[in-house]
Amino acid sequence: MTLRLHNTLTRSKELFAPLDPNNVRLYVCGPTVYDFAHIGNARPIIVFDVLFRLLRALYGPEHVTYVRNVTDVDDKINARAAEESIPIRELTERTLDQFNKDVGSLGVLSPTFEPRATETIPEMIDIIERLLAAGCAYEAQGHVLFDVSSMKDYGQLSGRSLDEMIAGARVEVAPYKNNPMDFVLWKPSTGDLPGWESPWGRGRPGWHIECSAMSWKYLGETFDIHAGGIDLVFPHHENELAQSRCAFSTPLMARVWMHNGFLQVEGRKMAKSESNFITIRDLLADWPGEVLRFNMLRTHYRQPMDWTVRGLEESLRMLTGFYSSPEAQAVEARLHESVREPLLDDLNTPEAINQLHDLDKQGKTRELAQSLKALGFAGNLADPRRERIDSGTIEALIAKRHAARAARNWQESDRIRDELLSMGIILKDSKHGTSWEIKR
RNA sequence: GGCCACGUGGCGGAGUGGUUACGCAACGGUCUGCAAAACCGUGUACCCCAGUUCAAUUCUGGGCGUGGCCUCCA
Repeated sequence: MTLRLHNTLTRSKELFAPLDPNNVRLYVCGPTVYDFAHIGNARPIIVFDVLFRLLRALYGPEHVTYVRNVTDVDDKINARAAEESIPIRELTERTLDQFNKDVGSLGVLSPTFEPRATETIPEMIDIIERLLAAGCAYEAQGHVLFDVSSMKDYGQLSGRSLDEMIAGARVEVAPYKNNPMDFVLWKPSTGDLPGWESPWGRGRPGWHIECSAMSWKYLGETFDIHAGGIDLVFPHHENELAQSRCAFSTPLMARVWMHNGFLQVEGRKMAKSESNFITIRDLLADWPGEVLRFNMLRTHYRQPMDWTVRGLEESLRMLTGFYSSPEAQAVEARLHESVREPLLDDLNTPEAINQLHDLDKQGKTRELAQSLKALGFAGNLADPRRERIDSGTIEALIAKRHAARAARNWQESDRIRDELLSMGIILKDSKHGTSWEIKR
């Protein structure tokens, strides 16, 4: 029973050994709350929820601490609030509320802690002061900047040297930077921008310092796993790591860094300017949350993934098949060994799903149901579109067809079935009666 | 331009130096008044080129394609 995880730091699969088996610590970069979360945002949330569940199964639920932060101070938030002419707080509260509802529908457990950046400002200031004292940061024109030249192995996570970064840089360098790769820890806030008093005047934190502060507060100077989307490797995680290591003089921030691959939609990159930008909320209007979750787990988390309607249809069929057994509503969650084993190999969820098929084929319906539950599938495949449809007229037509069939009037019976089909309703006859579903 | 991933049958997708993955779809059959559902049965794929090897989808090199980061975007 050994867990192996792919570590971005070493670019290889490693045996996982927690620093403290009585407190296994996991940190995942959470949402910046300014807009509805899109389906790409859901990937790390779902994938690392599976990791959270697996760790709980291995070490005991009370021995795992999972922190997923909320970034509620950010220039995009400021811009959006100004656009909508509403207070920043109102925007962040509203968006966070939406996010939690969406994610809950995806079968995701609540993290142990969900800290907000705005509630962790004192810790950020503390870290910045340590960095200044250690000679790893400097003040310039009201800003505090991290000095990358003070760290001999800066770039270890993204695997590039400072020279490479500077050579590849395409952005104009801010005039107050000593080195083009130096990044902001603290910046001044003027006028109505959100700001906090600090030794460097009224200001607000840079992006990266937030996660260093929140992980430190809840997980300590060094912890087990830090995870997020692959796009965060550079600069976000690289800089977080630099801040935390230099502030606390530790060789590591997190022992294992995990990154999920990118998601495309219908073969193209998702973009607001394209028609393929989909939010979790949009999808939940048409599909059961469990189908979205299942669909996400059919691709290995490090693999690039293409999110398609066709894939969702397949996922729905598979889940429907799994739930067709009478024991579908298992009492307790319990990962069958055959399902757990691939998960122990760097969260191989596609293989775990294959093992579910295998349990199904072998008629081990109880083990199947228990494993599904342990993976976060509760057994609710109710079609959300049903709530938006007039079931009264449908039921009436079904009753009419029933009468026609009783009279062996097949012509009328089939006419009614076709009429329903043209309305997008598919009928299923069985000895127990007729049920219906909405065509996909 | 610099750095880094990925490329398997109609679709999704695991895995492996030599043996049928699996699932979904499709097709045939059973069932059904006819359908749908369900059940039974059927499928030999690994981007291209070169190399290593008795043997490569699996290792090495090159190419092509798609994508990520370098622009506070998961």
